[in-house]
Amino acid sequence: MDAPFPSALHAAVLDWYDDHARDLPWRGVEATAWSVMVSEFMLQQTPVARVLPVHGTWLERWPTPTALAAEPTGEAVRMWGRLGYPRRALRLHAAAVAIAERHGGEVPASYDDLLALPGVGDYTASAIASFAFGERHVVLDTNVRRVLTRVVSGAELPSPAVTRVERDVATSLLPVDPATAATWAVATMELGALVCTARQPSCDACPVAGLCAWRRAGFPAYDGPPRRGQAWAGTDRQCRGRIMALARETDGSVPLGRIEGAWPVAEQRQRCLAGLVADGLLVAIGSELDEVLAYALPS
DNA sequence: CATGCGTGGCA
DNA sequence: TTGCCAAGCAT
Repeated sequence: MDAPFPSALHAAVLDWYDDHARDLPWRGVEATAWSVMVSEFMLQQTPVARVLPVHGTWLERWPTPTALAAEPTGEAVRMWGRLGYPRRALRLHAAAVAIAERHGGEVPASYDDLLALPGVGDYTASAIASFAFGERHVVLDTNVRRVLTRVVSGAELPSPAVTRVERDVATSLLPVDPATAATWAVATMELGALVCTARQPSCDACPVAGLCAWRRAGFPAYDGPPRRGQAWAGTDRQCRGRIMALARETDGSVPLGRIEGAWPVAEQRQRCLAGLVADGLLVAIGSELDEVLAYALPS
């Protein structure tokens, strides 16, 4: 039967998006699939405001996957700058190589081909197929999850991991027409990013406030399992970040002494350096006696 | 399935 | 100030 809830929800969200969508460089008719793909990698856990400038310089330098694939991985890591999680730069480079080798230099359109690329999981594959190619896919990112949890389920925040029920709900709400489904996906994401935010949602400006189960229930507070925080001070993550910052800002290799100055705790420093080398983010520069003297971005 | 993985802005 | 959070992925 033609339940009023979904269609009213669709109309409200799509109309809202029509009026309020941000004009982002990876949206719109002039954006290439590669531009969309680069944006999706950069936006994994990194806010739009910080992605914008790097995305621009990245595409200027590497307008195609083939252009990136021809460069050393270290150049990608350096250009990644301070977006964080630099392994994403490595994976984007590896994905570009795979696209050059397996797909004739063209970003593949199918979910399965995309999913097979390094650094591409369910979300990113769905997003690229949907936004760059207008295909019909459930796009379940943190924004969409939050919006649907509130509007449909009546809870403040989604569970730590995607549940079967959650995916079923998202699937049932996906418009049948591919183009509409793609717009629905980006529109629900945008609503979560701009209005239905995690901490202080702007329910007054929300186009679906009248349909929202969470609002109707009186905004009950989150009561699920404790959400995982991220320790920082003194962690390997901070240590690795500091070493990588040195490597990025240094032309050539970083002498061991400078790394020791940047992180005095010897055991942890060694562990992190070994990890960075194992990840492919750094290479060790040795003497003829096989003694490590410096570290550098891979060239 | 839980964990590790950067970085910075904001309340 | 100190958490919390931001278009996840790989293992």
